[in-house]
Amino acid sequence: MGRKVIRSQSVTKTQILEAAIRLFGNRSFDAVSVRDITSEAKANLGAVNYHFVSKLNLIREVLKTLASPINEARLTSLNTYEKSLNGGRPDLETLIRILVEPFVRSAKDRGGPGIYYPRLMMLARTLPGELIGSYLAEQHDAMARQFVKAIGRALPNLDEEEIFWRYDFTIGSTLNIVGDANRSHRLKRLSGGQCDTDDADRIIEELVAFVSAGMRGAPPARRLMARATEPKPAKNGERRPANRMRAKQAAQ
Amino acid sequence: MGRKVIRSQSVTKTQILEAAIRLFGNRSFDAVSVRDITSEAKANLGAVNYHFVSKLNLIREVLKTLASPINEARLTSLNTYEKSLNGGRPDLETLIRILVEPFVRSAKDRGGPGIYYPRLMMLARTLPGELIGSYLAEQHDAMARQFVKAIGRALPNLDEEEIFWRYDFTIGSTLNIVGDANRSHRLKRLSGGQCDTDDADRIIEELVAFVSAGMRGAPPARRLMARATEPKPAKNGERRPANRMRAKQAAQ
DNA sequence: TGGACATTCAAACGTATGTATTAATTTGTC
DNA sequence: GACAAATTAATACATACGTTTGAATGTCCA
Repeated sequence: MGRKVIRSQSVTKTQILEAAIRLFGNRSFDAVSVRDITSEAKANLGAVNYHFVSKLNLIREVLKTLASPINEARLTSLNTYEKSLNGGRPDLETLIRILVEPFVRSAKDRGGPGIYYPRLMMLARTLPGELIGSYLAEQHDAMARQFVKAIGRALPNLDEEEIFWRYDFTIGSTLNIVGDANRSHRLKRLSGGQCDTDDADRIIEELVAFVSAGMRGAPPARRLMARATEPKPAKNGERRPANRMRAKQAAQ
Repeated sequence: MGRKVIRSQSVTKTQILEAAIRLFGNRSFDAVSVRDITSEAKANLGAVNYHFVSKLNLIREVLKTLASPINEARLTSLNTYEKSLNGGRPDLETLIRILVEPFVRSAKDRGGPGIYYPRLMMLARTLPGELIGSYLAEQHDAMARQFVKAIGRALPNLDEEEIFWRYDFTIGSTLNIVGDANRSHRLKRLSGGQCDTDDADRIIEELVAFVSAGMRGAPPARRLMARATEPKPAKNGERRPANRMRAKQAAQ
């Protein structure tokens, strides 16, 4: 045991971190007080400020702790897959699965802290200010861009902008279903129990099928000319695009 | 002036409501105090409790105020479209557009209060407790089920459960893009400015294209047998409930 | 005008919050 | 065991919060 000079993190510190994840995840950042946390962690009030300087900083630490392993899992998985291709064209479904699976799995891993991640991520996205910090944004952006590039290789007929849009839709779908599935179970209720939102495998399969098909869809017909000339649709004049060229699947 | 007996709502009351929408929308529920609101509304502290009983109740009122017109717009638009079909099969793209457009439009309507709706809806979804209240849930559920039914008529090969999943993905994509597009502009930054998230028409077109294609995709190959026999890949022996159908009340 | 009601207002209450302070205690190293 | 550093503990502080109160003011109709 080489923990002579280099001390492993204080027990209290990790207990506080875990308690914070649990409590923040079940309520929200504002709804949980430092006292709640130290009480849950069986630590003294003041331990938070001692180990984490401030509550805000603790929040950042919590987010970092949860986000890192998922993004790393995604990236290593993507890298090994791409290496295995030897320059061949990647399979879209596989890419989507790699993107989606670590997140859904960890969110459904009972006992693990990952179950709190979707909710906390949504909170962090929604809350004001630069709470999430540039660190997380950069880390996520790097991963996102790598996936966009890979998807672009799987769908060479789509330009990059299109893929960025659809990547965002993918994240939205995933975040929404997983964030719901761990808490309010809106979809389960809405569907009268038809959709089993506790089944992680099922969620993944549904996501992969939907997103892959969406990604392969024909891009929208651009009406740049039209929009350039028309001054702006007055009031409610919702103008509908002529429905040209629908879903001629680009069958890669 | 017919406002003899039936008084229009107090000016203060509507000013408070509007100020609350503005402030909540820019920060969050917890981050905005009653004092902030009354100060912004140029009203006396105490006016909130007088007109709205409590802050929580004001929040509920805010959500109701924002949600109702959008859901109504969706429903009336859907109804007139379906009537115009005379029993014919509806067009999927049109349905998706009807579902998505009122939301995106109102969220991009500068000057209107709708620009605060996506953020507040996400907040309400994320925050703990039954903040949103059963009223909103029921209202939304009714609308959602009507769309699911209509989409089912457009895609007769998909069973209802599948459509429920994909409806949820649709809402997730929409919420995510619109919630982002009004604030943090993650996608615009991520894409290096390629995606113009201020262009409401563009957002709608991209959404319609992606979601329609996703909806039309083949449902995932169910591997029920496989999953039933394999015990579970070790690690955490989380047992999954056998997929017994608990169609308590069929959505009707 | 008068009186009844609705609304506004200033002030206060009680509580909960994050953090700072200071002392006590534990821990690691010689 | 002694000394210094790290950690824990108890308490205090200042502030911000939602709500309540009771009086003052405004509004409406007989």
